Amino acid sequence: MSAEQPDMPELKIESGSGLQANVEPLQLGKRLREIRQSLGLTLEEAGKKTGLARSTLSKIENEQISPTFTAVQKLANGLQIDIPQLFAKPRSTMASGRRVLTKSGQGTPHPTSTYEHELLSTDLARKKMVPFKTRVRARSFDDFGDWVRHEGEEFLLVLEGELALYTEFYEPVAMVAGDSMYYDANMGHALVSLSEKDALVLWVVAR
Amino acid sequence: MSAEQPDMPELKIESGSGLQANVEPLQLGKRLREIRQSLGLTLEEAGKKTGLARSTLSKIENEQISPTFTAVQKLANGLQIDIPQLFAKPRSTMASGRRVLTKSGQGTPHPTSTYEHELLSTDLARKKMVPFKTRVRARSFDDFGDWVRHEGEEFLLVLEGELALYTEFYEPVAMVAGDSMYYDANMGHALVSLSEKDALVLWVVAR
DNA sequence: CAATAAATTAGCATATAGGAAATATTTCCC
DNA sequence: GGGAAATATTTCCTATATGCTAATTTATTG
Repeated sequence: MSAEQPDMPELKIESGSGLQANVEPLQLGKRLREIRQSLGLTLEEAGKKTGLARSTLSKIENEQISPTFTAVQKLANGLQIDIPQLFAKPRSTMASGRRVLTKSGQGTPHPTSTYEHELLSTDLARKKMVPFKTRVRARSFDDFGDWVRHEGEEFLLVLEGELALYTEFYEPVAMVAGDSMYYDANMGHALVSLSEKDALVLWVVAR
Repeated sequence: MSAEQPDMPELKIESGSGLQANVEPLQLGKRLREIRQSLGLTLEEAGKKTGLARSTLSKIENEQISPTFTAVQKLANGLQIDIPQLFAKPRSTMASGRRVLTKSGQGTPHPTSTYEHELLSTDLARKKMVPFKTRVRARSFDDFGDWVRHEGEEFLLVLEGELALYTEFYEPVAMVAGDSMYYDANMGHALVSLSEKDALVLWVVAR
């Protein structure tokens, strides 16, 4: 590869990028009730298993109180539920049979100064991957701010244009349409469009 | 949408996969501090972003109090963290600094009668995702055999051509370049090229 | 409808979380 | 090392979650 490393801005551990799942206004209460009932438990029984009072459970389910974190843990333990499951949207308890189609350009936009993200498949709860398309602005180099760094692994495919992928510990790499990269997202990374035009890439992030 | 559904094998409802994680003795406090610091935020700043008092944050981080669920939500919102991440184990030991570049057309070929797979990023061990590009032969309809079905989730992006994605429990969907689909791979699925030409798609599978 | 079970609510006591300000600790510069 | 500023922790007070017991309401069921 031939990309020459330009003058990089100094590193700074920075905000983990904007690809965070939006914290929906999830209703823990509903969710809990759903789960409890699906287990065929009465409040009484659930109370025994979790060590929480019937009344407390009731109030939690009816969103009259905001349970303590320890209470949530007791719930998770007692009812054998995976915590992330509590945060998934109410919808189907079924894991099978889920699918979400996103037509071209119909994703959820999420613009930043340098990038223009389009989140794909946003409304699917507890996915293992978060896919999105990103337009990297031409000359975004100037804006090159900080490394992006977050949990998980990332797969990147260049759809259009030419760009350079900078990654901590490595030399930057020039990439053109069709090239792809797989890397650990804990490693600082950033993209810069090399050409006059914007570049288009697909990202998939997995926790 | 015009694809007619061919003679499909009989359905089978699959178990929702036992994706239960045991509730570890997670230390929310440590976890939180880790995150906050990795964002380069002081308690003060974090306080502003989350709407919680410095002192409260301090106590939470030091495990002196068990935050209210609403507090946890504020945290998640303010610091842009995905709630399940709070419950994730400390952090995958290392793996930092791994990356693999695959130039266009340089992946590992893997042809079958209907598809022509090109595996990307093959030599990276224990990845969370498996990405590959696939050429779907035109008129592959004839070969339509059985559902493909496996563990995990799948993300699909159409790069070229037109095709139909058949999935169990749903009507088939016509897709063109730029369209994407996210679905549970336990659900039977199959692709058929609708046009004269081959279609090109990108898949990413996550266990 | 009656009888029973389950869920919600009420009232009160207690434990504890949350906010504001004081105090302690660390960091940094001279 | 000695401030001074920044950051973190602790204190104190108020707000609220939790547990009990019991009463009331709302399903279930025969």
